[in-house]
Amino acid sequence: MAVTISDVARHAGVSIATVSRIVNNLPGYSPETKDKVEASIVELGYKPNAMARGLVNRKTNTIGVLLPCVTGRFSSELLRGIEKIAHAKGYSVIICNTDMNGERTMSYLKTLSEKRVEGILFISEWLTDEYAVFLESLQIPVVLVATSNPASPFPSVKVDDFAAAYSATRYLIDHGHTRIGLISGTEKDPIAGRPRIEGFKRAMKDADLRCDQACIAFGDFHFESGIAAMAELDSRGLELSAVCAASDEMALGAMTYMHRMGRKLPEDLSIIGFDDTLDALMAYPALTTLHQPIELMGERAMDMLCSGTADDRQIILEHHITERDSVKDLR
Amino acid sequence: MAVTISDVARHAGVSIATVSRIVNNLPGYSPETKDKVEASIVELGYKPNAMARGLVNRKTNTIGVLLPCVTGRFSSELLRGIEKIAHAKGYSVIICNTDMNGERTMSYLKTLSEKRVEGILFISEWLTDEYAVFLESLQIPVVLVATSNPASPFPSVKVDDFAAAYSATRYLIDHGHTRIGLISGTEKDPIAGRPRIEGFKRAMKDADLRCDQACIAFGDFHFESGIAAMAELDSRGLELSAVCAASDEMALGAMTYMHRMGRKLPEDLSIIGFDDTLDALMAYPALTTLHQPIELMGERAMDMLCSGTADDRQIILEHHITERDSVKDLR
DNA sequence: ATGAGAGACGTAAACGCTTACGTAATACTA
DNA sequence: TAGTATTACGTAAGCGTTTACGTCTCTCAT
Repeated sequence: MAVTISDVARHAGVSIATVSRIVNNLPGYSPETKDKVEASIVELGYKPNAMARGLVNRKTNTIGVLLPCVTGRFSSELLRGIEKIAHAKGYSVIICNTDMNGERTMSYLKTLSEKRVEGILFISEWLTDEYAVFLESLQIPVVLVATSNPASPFPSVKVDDFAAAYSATRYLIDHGHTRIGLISGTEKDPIAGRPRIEGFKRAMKDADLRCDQACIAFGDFHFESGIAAMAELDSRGLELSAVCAASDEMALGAMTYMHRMGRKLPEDLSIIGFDDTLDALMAYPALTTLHQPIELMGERAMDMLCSGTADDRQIILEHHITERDSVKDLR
Repeated sequence: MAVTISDVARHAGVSIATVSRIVNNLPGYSPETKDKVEASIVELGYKPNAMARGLVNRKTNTIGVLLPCVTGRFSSELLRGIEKIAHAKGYSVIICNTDMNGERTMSYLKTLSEKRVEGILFISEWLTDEYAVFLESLQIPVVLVATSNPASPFPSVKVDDFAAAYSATRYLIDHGHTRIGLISGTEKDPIAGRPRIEGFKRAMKDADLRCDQACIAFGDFHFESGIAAMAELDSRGLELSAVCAASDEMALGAMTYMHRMGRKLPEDLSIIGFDDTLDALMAYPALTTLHQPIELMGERAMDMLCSGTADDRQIILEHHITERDSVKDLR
C-alpha cells in the first residue's frame, strides 16, 4: 500500500503531474506516455490515496447516516434505498447507530464533521435543538428522513403521518368497526407518535366513535412492546373489534398476544399495521397495513442530499393501504 | 468549516505546533497556553481535519463492511454487533451492499482501498479468488463473517454449519419425525448451502431415514423462495411430517404456504428454522430454530479485526436450538 | 524563414495536519 | 557559580495529491 504517485512517476520516467493527469483523465499527454504510465500503475499496483486527494480538492465522496436502530426492517429498507443511490453517485456511506442516545449522537456528529462528510441523513428521530445547531454549523447539506422539524432549516422526506393514521383508522371504520383501539408509539415523539395519535382520534371523532385515552396503549414501535400494549388494551375490557398499530412490528406483537390467548385472527380482532415492511407479509394472517414507500424514501433523500441544499422543502411521499388478511369486513 | 489549525494558532498567538500538541493531548505547554488555545478553538469552532491527520499518520479510523444484502434481519443484527464494537474502539464503518454482484463488489473493494480503510469485514458471501487476491494485496486485516475460505489466509467467525444442520435435523428426529424435508439455500453456496445439506443428510442417514434429492427443495434464503420451495416439496407427495429450513425467512415462507393451504401448524407439519432472528419470534406459531449468536458474531469479528491480523484462526461460535412452538412432538 | 499557437510535459506551491529538531529561558545540582 | 536538565515553545520538513504556471518543441500559415 506504500506505492505513491511519485513511485509511479519514477517508474514510468515522467513527472507526477503527468501521472496525475492520466489518472484523472485530463488532457496533456501523448498516447504513448499514457500507455507507459498505465502499465506502471498496474505493475506497481498503485491506488490513489483518497485522503491526499480529498485534502486538496476538499471532497470526500462520503456521507453519514444517523439512525436510531440498525436492526429493524424499516431502517434496513431505508438504508437499502440510500445505499443504492449513494453508490450510483459515487458516495460511500458511514452508518451511525445512535441508539437514541444523545451523547452517542453528538459523538457521531463530531466524528462525521472531522471526517468532512459531504452530507448527513438524519433518520426517524426527533431533531433536537442541540443537534440542529451543530448540524447547521457544519454548513453541509442535511436531510431529515421519516422525520422533520419545521423550526430547522433542513429539508425532509416523509409521509403525512397524520393523514396516514387517519386513513388507516378510516379503513377500519369503513369495514364496519366501531370499537377500535390504538397501539401508539411513544407519545413524546412529535413525528411518528403524536401525529398518528391525532390522525386516529380525528378519524374516530369524524365518525362519532369513542376515542378517549382508554382506547390507546403506548409502545416503542418494537415487537415486545406491541405484545405488552395489546395485553394492556385487552385488560381494559373495551370489547374492541379492531386495533390500529403505529408500526408493523407492534402489530405483529399484538397478533402474537392474541395467538397466545387462543383468539382467532381476524375473527376476534382485526389489526392494521403501519409501514408495510416485509414483516407485514410474513405475518399470519398477512397484515393489512399502511404502506410507506420506504426504499423510495431513502432514494429521494439521497437524491436531495446530492442535488445541493438549495431546495429546502418538505417532501411528502404518497402512502396507501396494502390490503391483506388481518382485517375482517363487518359489513 | 474553513477554520484550520493555523487560524487557531494565529488567533491564540501561538504556533501551529503548540495547537497540535494541545489538541492531541501531548506534553509541551503551560496551563495558561492551553486555556488560551482551547478558548480559541471553541470560539472559532475548530474541528481538526481528519483527512490531513490521516495523511500524516496513516490512520483513517475507518473500516469497511461488505455484505450481500442490507435488508434482512441477519445482516442487520450482525451490523449491530459490528457497529457497537467499532464505535467503542473509535472506528467508523462504511457499509457496502454488494447485492451479490461481482462487479459491484470489486468496485467497492477499489473504493475501500483508495479510502485506506484499516480493515474489512466480508460477510455471508463466498470469497472468490478474485476477491481474495485483491484483499490480500491490500495488506490490511480482513475477517470473514458467517463464511470462511480455508484456501485464503483470512480468519473467520461463524458457527459450524454442518453440525448445526445436523442438530436441527436431529431435533426433528428426536421428536419422532421420520419423513423430513429440507428447504435448502442455494446448493452452490459452500458455506450456508452445501454444509447444511450435508448436515441434514448425515443426520437422516444416521437414523436410517430417507433423504434423497426428492426430500430437498432449494431457495435463496429469502421469504418468497421459502414459499416456493415448500410448494415444491408439497407437490412431491412425500407426506412429510416435518421440514428443516436453512434460514428463518424461508421457514416463515414455508409457514405462509401452509397457512395459505389451510393446513395447521404444527399439527400438519413441523418446521424448524435456522438463525434465530427476530423473525422467528414473530412467527405464528413461534418458530423453533437453530440459534446462531448473530450479534456476538459481529462483535467478535470486529474484535479480531482490531486485535491485529496476527491470529488468523477460524473461530467457531456455539449454536443451540431455541425451542418454541413450531415442532410437534410425535413421541 | 519567422512568429504564433498548440501540444506535451515539468516545477513548485498549496491542502491541513504531525513531529523531529532547534532554541531560549528557567530550575536544579554539585 | 558554572553546568546540566527541563520546560515551553517555534521552525520546517514531510504526508500524497492537484493544479496554476512555465518551458520547450513542433507545426503551420505567412
